[in-house]
Formats: sequence, C-alpha cells, structure tokens
Amino acid sequence: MDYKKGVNEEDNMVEASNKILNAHLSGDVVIIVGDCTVSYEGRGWKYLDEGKRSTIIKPSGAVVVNSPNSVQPENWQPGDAETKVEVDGEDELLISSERQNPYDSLLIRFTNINKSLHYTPSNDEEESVEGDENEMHEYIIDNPERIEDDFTVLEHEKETKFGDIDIFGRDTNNKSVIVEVKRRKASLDAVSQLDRYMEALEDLKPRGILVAPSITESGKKLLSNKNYEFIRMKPTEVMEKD
Amino acid sequence: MDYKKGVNEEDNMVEASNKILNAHLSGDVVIIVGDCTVSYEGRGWKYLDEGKRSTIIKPSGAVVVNSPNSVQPENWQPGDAETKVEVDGEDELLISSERQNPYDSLLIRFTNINKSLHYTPSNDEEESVEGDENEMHEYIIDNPERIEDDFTVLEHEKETKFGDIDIFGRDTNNKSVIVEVKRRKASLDAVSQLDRYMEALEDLKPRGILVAPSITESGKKLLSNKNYEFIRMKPTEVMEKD
DNA sequence: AGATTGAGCTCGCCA
DNA sequence: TGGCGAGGTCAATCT
Repeated sequence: MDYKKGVNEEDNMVEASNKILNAHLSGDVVIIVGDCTVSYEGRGWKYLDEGKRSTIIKPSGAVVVNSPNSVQPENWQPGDAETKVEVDGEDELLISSERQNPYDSLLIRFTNINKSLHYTPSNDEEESVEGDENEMHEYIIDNPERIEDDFTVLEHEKETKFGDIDIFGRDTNNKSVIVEVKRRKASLDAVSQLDRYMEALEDLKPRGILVAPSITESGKKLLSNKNYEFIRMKPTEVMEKD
Repeated sequence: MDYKKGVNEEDNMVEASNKILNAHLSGDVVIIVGDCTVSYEGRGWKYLDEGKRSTIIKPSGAVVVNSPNSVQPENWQPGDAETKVEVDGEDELLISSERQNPYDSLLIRFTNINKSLHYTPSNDEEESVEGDENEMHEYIIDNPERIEDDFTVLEHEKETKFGDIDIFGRDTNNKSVIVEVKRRKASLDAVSQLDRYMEALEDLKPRGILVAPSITESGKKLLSNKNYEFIRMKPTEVMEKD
C-alpha cells in the first residue's frame, strides 16, 4: 500500500484511516479534505456543524482546521498535543488531539473523505552546512560587490578591544562598514557581537552589516532596532563559486 | 477541463496554473503542495528557501504557507489581500498576494507542483434557516427536558420592564431560570438581551440560559463572564420533531 | 475608517 | 520548566 498517494474517493474509511495513520506515523504532513464535524473543549469551546473543510495534521501533532476565509483557523491544536487517528464503526474517521497544561481537546469526526494528501516537509531547522566561515570571508573579499556596489574591503579580521571584526571596509560614500559573517542562522548573539564592534569603533559612526543564511526573529528585532543591515548569503553560494 | 479534480503530477505549469486560477476565481479553496520559495516583504520580511510545502489560498484572498510543525504559518497574507496566480516562463507558477494599509507583499514561486486540491467550503455564515423563533419556543415548551432534567416551564413571553422573556421557568432546585432563544447564531446583542432580563428579575437571582444553534466569540465571552449558560439547539432539530 | 482590545492567543527567549 | 512579552500578531468591536 502506497500511503504517499493519499486517500481517494474509492477508499473506504478503514483504508483511509490506515493510509492517514501510516503517513502521520512516518512523519509526514497530512491534509484531509472531507465532510466533518469538529468539537473543541478545554480552556474554551467551539463546535462546528457538519461541513466540507480541510484539516492539516503536522508531524508534531499540531492540527489545523481551516476556516473558509480568514487566515486564522476555525479550530486547532498546538504542536504539543497528542494526536490520534482511528476508525469509529467502519464508516467514520476520528482525529482526536489532546494536550495537557493547559488541557485542550479537539475531536474531528469525518463522515466522508474526498481526498487526502501526504508529504514530507523540508525541515528548515536542519540546514546541513559544509565548509567554514572563513570560506565566506574569502568569498566576500573576492566578490565585494556581493555586499553592495562599490564596496571596498579594507581589512580582514580587524582587531578591536572587543574582538576581531570579520570584514572591515568602506562604502561608495567613504563611510566605514563593519561586516559580521555567520555561516549558519544568525542568533541574537550574532547581532550583539556586531553591536560590540560598532561600539568599539563608534567614533567612525560605521554602518553595521550582518551576513548569514538566515536570522532568528529575536535577532531580526535587535537588528532593526539598531538600524543594522542584513544580507542573506548561503554557504552553498560560496561553494558553487569555488 | 475539470479543475475540481486539482493538479496532478502529469500537468505542466500552464495547465496547473489554469486549474488553480479557475478554482480560485470560482470561489474554491485551493491547496497546493510542491517545491517553492517564499518571499515576504512589508512591515517585516521573511524569506524561505526552496522546499516542499503546502499553501492554502482561500476565496477571500487569504494565503497561508504552512510551517512544518508549528500551528502557526511560516508565511501568510490576511483576507484583505489581492491574490493573483500566474505563470512565469512556462516552468514556474507564481502566487502573488498584496495588500495595502499596511502594505504587505507575499510572493510564492513554485518550481514544482506535486498536487493541488480544490473544494467549495461550507460557509458557516449563511445558515439558511426555515421557520421562526416561535417554533423553537413551542418545542422547548413541549420538551422541557431538552433544557435539562426536571426543568419546568412557568411562563411563555413573560413581561418585564426591559421586554418579554422568551421562556421563564424553574429548575430541579426551584431556582428561577430565564431562557433566551435565538434561531440563528447568537451575537453579543442576544447575550445583552438576556443580561437585561436578568437585571429585571435580579431579586430572584435567576439562572440565565441562552439557546441558539451557535454563538459568536464575543457573545461567548460575555456569556462566560456573566456565568450564563449556553445550550446548542438548531432549528432543524425542532423541525424534525414536528 | 481608524483606534482599541482580546485571544483556547502562539511562540520564542530568558531565568 | 515556568514566566514574560512580542507579534507582519489577526479579527472584532468601538468611536
């Protein structure tokens, strides 16, 4: 049985349940479209009458029952919920999802399933990164225009009292530029590090630029707070050019 | 062309785009699973590298790019956005969604579509209701146990200085009960109405019960705030028993 | 229409 | 692990 293919109109509820359960257990995202009623009870309560809806079950156990128009779901369960798939009486499919602390319970009862769809999501967390940060330094030194037009590299690993600046240069207006490079997702720490270099050279009133493949939300916040800039650069870009 | 069937692996991008566009224009919810990059710019910014994701386009123009584990989306656009579907160079599908005030722009670029799924959602708003509220009154008078065991109806449309109470009765403990009946979704107004009757008869320290097929979130809030009760009753239940 | 406020907030960060 | 505050908050209700 190829559960990756998802449920189609010909499947009965037992077959549908098996496909969906297997997909969920294998770590796939499962999307179900069909006629269902939905009951939520816990901190609050909300019941939905029978109707055609799409429901998403994520590998973490998070469940989303989509509302027809709003971006927000009609009913849902966060990722710390325990979600089960079972058949009730051979003609109804039950998705039950419970979590404790706070206690919330969601029950979706499908009387008819039009279709389901299973897929393995790309996990944005595990970016398997090859090579080291120095390769990215060299890449920027060789391709300064990747920072911006007329950017000039003045110094590599320029010393300050707070540590070494990855790349120090100047822009087209002769303004000093401090470039901090991270080869993986930049965290709050990375921005703080940049901030310390900015403080060390505050007499120059330099621009601060963080270069990384991505950045955490907290890092982004501090970045915009301090009016520093962000340039997206992936280690793969560096490797391709090598 | 039957766009209801959704996109499958055999469709090329032009065919896929047509199916998806037609489904969206016809007011269907569209779910797309495939490899895509996502760019958001506006009040903030967030970019997602190429990866397999599911995206939902709702009739209102709301767009949701699902995150792999969290209940919250990776990227999104609220329902007041203008969402367009187009083909870029015959091998990429673009979903662009913009809104003003505040300005936000979301661009999803699909390089590969595994599948799409279209369906007409049940609109929870338009509950075409037959009959009138009085039928529900009569039903409750004939079936007082539907309120609760040993509930006794004392008066129909009991007058107060603030208007007539739909149903006035007492419970098994001889406590007075005010029942307000709505034949469609109860709003804040319905709860306020119940509240006024409670005030009119405050000497009796009565219980307040709202009977309706459903209730708005704001109504629910006031209800629990005031410690009133809610009983779900649909007009169809009344009609079936007739 | 703009401002305000609540949410089953959710979620990330910090102690 | 519990709390604390922010969010592209969103969405509903007010003024």
